Amino acid sequence: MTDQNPPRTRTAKLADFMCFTIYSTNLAYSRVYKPVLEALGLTYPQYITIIALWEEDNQTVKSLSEKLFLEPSTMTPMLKRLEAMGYLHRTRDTVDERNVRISLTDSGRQLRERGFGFGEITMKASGLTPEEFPILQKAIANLRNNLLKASREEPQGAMPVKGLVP
Amino acid sequence: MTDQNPPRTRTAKLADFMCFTIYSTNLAYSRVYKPVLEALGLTYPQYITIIALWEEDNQTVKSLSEKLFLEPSTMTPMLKRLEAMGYLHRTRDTVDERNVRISLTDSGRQLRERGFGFGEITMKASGLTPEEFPILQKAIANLRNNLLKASREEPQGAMPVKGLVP
DNA sequence: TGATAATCATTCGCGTAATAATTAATTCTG
DNA sequence: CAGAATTAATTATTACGCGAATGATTATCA
Repeated sequence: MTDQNPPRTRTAKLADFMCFTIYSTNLAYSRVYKPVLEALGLTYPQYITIIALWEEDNQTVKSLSEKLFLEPSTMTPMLKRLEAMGYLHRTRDTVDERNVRISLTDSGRQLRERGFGFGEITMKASGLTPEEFPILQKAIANLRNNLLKASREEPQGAMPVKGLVP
Repeated sequence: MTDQNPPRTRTAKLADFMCFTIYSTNLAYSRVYKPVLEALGLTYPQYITIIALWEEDNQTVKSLSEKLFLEPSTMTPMLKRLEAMGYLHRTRDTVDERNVRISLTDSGRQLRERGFGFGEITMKASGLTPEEFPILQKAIANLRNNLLKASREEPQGAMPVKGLVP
């Protein structure tokens, strides 16, 4: 048929993909946080789990998984490790025994005084001013919420026109 | 323990952490991309590896790992899987036999016509206008580069004053 | 030249992170 | 009130992602 043969070497470049920008920024954060987390003996998901429990203690696995955007099957092994470290308790809810309630131990609460506040480091490492920091954060959070909404609305998504190059 | 209901818990909230905003946005992207990647039979890191090879074929493992911000120890198993799928070749460099060169097969190049251009989906799912999209992307890339520089400059970083809350 | 240093890729161990399947408890419905 | 449907957590499996250690090759210099 029509000999297309598009000579446009318009290959989408890696740097143009927003997903890759987010992905690589996430990797960058994990490297910045690593030395501090290592000193605490925590991994990053463990760290945010503790923070979520400071905000609200005695949550269910389900509730935690929704706030952290993680699957319950991802949470369970992690929570067991945190329990083994002595930072939290896992107990069945007496009212509804399907639920497992997660509550911090004294040791878990004390983590707060042991160098958890490294907002200073992050701020400095980001190279952003205190003014632009929250603006950027809001914009990214907005992007995230749009993506989540889209992923829920079109689980199978209308198939894209093939051959399209962004 | 006394009843909860803390009126003035000045705990740093999860939503205030930029690292968590990035982390959760990354998870959101993986959910948006999942149906398409699933149809291609690729994972996300495999996907960006293919894209990087379109941009420049016949790269070394080292070169790829630097562009993708991944360690060689992460690349090797992934590249082996892509080779097993028939999308690329791994061959020792004849000049410098320390290097392994990665080159796409015809099958790997053909992936480009099989729905790889879903910039349309991403754009729509992001809920951003074509004007603000590149602005936000540049800002995040800038943040990433600052973080990477910081992580290289202070591998052990001066210990923060303990007790500081961001 | 011959020992030593540096570079590159690989392997291994640990901890996520996802889906699918399983088990247990609760709620809905006829 | 019994069986079905629903919900919550766990288990199993696959694939990252990193640091440390290993092995092979190349570069450097005494």
